[in-house]
Parts: sequence; structure tokens; C-alpha cells
Amino acid sequence: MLTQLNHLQTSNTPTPTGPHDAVVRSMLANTRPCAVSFYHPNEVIYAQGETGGPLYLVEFGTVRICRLTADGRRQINSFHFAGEVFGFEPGGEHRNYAESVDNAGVRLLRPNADNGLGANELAIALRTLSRIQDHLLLLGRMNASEKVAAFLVDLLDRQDAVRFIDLSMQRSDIADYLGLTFETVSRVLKLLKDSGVIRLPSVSQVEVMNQSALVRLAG
Amino acid sequence: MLTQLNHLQTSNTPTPTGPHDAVVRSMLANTRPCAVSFYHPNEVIYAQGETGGPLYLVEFGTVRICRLTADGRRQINSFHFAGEVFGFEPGGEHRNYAESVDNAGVRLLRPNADNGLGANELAIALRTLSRIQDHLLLLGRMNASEKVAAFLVDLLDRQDAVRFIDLSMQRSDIADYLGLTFETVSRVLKLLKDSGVIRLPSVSQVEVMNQSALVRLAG
DNA sequence: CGACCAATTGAATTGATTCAAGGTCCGTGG
DNA sequence: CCACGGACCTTGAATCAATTCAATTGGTCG
Repeated sequence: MLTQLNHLQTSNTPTPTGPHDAVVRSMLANTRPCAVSFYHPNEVIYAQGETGGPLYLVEFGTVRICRLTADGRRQINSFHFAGEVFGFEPGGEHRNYAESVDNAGVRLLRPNADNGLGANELAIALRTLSRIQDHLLLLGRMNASEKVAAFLVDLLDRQDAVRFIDLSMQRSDIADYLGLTFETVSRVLKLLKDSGVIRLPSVSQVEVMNQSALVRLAG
Repeated sequence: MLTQLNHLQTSNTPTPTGPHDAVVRSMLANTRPCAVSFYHPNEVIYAQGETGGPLYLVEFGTVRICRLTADGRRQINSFHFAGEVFGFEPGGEHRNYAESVDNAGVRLLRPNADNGLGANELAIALRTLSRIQDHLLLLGRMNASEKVAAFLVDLLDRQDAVRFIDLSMQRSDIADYLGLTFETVSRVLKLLKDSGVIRLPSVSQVEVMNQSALVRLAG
């Protein structure tokens, strides 16, 4: 485990354009300005068991939300990219833990004293819920090829891309997100490559050659 | 598909004792009284694609929340029993559909005009979220025996039982909830029976003979 | 009793995993 | 600049857990 060595920036200005998402923007209007924490890859943002509460906004980079079984198997519940909010935990205690995947910047969202985050919090919680319900279908009822295809399609959407996907996480992260082994993820990517659906210019970049085929595979 | 033939009861009195859960009780205080709808087994409560919005309270019986793949595979996201709230859907449209599992009574929760359901809605949404995140770990990282054991332990807790579990749903429902086939569910139950952890007095009743062993198996 | 649906059980198959061996990439230091 | 080390990724072969297909049993209701 790396030592946690975050530089705290005192700048409170939001990102130049701000998050693209209307609900997130509206939510930010109800927060007190807060500094951005910088994380190197694989640092803990909050731990399992910690008393939680606040929400976080990803400024840049990638964050993963994980849970462990007693014997150490890991399930990644979700990845979060720039402009996305994470940190929803019921009750006082974190049942998941959050880590940076790559170099990531995270802003704490402190509600205004007067009115809290209001209805926006519910809206974003429901969106998170819906996203996770999609993932139940994937984990419970899809085979390896469908899982990987669905993952790539999801990344295409969220990165506002049509052709190049940036894989900021490594194969074992993808595996733990999709309920597979990293070998299987690697094999399916090769399968997609060999069938001409994608190319792999580098280990962390996917070029989508046939988007409709990919979408079809994703179920 | 059965014809939908619900008797609408005009009684507005809450259940004799009311839900055990403090948050749910507090939420009910903010709702206008509403009738209870009765459903026979396997009736649709709301459909995929319907415009949604309201929340529902299970008065008695069991409700399942499902989602389908394009080619008809089904994933059951959750079961809901008496005293539990369901119906959380982001945006305007239901992405899941809800059905009665057995004879079930469901009360619509209409918020008061003045203040809505308030913070309770967020609290219950977060609880739903947490429950579903548990399920991600189960679907993604547990084997068949662990899944079934975890399912039984969950039912024990929720039915406030220590010994007898009532299986109101059939094997194929359990399978679609756990990401297995109904044959595998049946085989694991036999395994648990043969190893003395449970007994099966009838097809819809489980007697837990060794709770700690069951909990251990559940991971 | 007979029909029907659900559940059980068995046997064969298969998709994914496990175990093992190389290969690639990248940063560091000689 | 290139060699080395280590982390990650790929690929192959053997294994295994769960599924599929098939037959039978059990339970319920007219």
C-alpha cells in the first residue's frame, strides 16, 4: 500500500467549465467551497468502517468504490470519472471503500449550513441506484463477452467518445468490476480484437471499429 | 400472464402495529392515506417503461423487482416483504418492473401536498442502495453455495426468525435473484440438507438446524 | 383419478477459472 | 544508451463449477 501523501490545494475555484451535468452543477451551488485533494494511483480516499457522511466530486482521474468478502475477494461496485459524485453511504459507517485508480483529484462537497444539499442529493442517489441496478443484470445474467462489451459501451457513453476509449484502470480492476478474472477479460478483449470489433493501440486504449456490433454484443 | 384483477379496499387504517421500521413509520406520517391494492401471485404492479414516481409500501406478501435483457433473461434485483418500501426509480420512467410473488397487499405512498416525503425518502433510498451493493458482491464474487446460504441468512434476518424460513417465492425466482439456474438452487439446498445445516419440511419452508454454519457458508 | 406445474435428480457439456509460461512495457541505474 | 527488474498483460493447457438437457418425482386442484 502506498503512503498517503496528498497535496492539498487551496484553490476553491471550480473547474473551468464545471461539470456537464445539470443536477451536479445545481448541487455545487449549495456547497461551501472546498479544496481539491490530489491522489496518486491506488490511494485510499475513504476506508471501510470509517464514519462517513460527506459526498465527493471527481475533478479529474478515476475513482473506484469497492467491497471485500471476509476472505479477501474484491467486488468493485463502480468507477467514477470527472464530474461524477460518489460517497453515498447509508447510516454512519462506510460499508465500501473508495480508492484512486490513477492520478485523481477529488473535491469534498460540504453542504451549506442553511439548507443542505436538498433534493439534488436524492436525485443523484437515485441515479446511482439505477446505475447499480443495471450492473446487477450484468453480473447476474450476462456471459463474459457481453460483460466486457457492455463495459466498453458504457465507457464510450461516459467519455463522450465514439471511437477511442481510455482504459484508466488495469485488467484486474475491470475483472473485479465485471465479476470475472483478469485472464478472462484479456481473452475477451483479444476475441473482440480478432473479430475486428475493436483495436488495441496500447494496453490502455481501445479503438472501437464497429460500434453497432459492440452494442449488439452488449445485449 | 394473469389478468390483473385487484380488489381495491377503501380502508385507510394502517396495519395494526404498523411497520417496525422507524424511518418507514416517520415517512408514513407524511403521506396522505391511500387504499391498499391486493394482488394475486404474478401480477404486474408497475411495468418497465411506465412513467413512474410514487413509492409503495408492502402491507403483506412478497413483491419482486425485475429487469430483463433484450433476449428475455431475467434478473430479480430485490424481494420486498411486509413493511418495506419499493418503487425508487430515477427520472420519469420505470427501468424495472414490479410484480407480486404471492398474494400481496401494496399501499401507494402519496406525499402530503405541503412538504413531500422529506428526508425520509433519501434515507430509504440510501438503504435500498446499500442493500443492492451487498448484492453486487454476492453476484460478482460468490459461488453457488455461498449465494444460497447468504440468501437464507438474509431471509432469517428480515423475517425476524431464528429457525423457520418461509420461502414465498419459487426456485426459479431464487435463481433469478442469485444469478443461478433453478436446478443449481435445488442442488445447493439438497447439499445444505444432506450436510445437516437445514431441513426442508416442505418445498416452501426451510428449517435452520445450524445457524452458525449457515452464516459461515454465507461468507 | 388425471392433468399440470414445480421441484428434484442424473448425466453430459461447456464457459470460465486455475495454474503456468512467456511477453511487453517502463522506469531506474550502471 | 542499454541492460536489468518488476509489474502488468497475454496466451496456453488442464480443471472444475455450473449449466444444459433429460427423466422422474411430488404436490395441487379440478
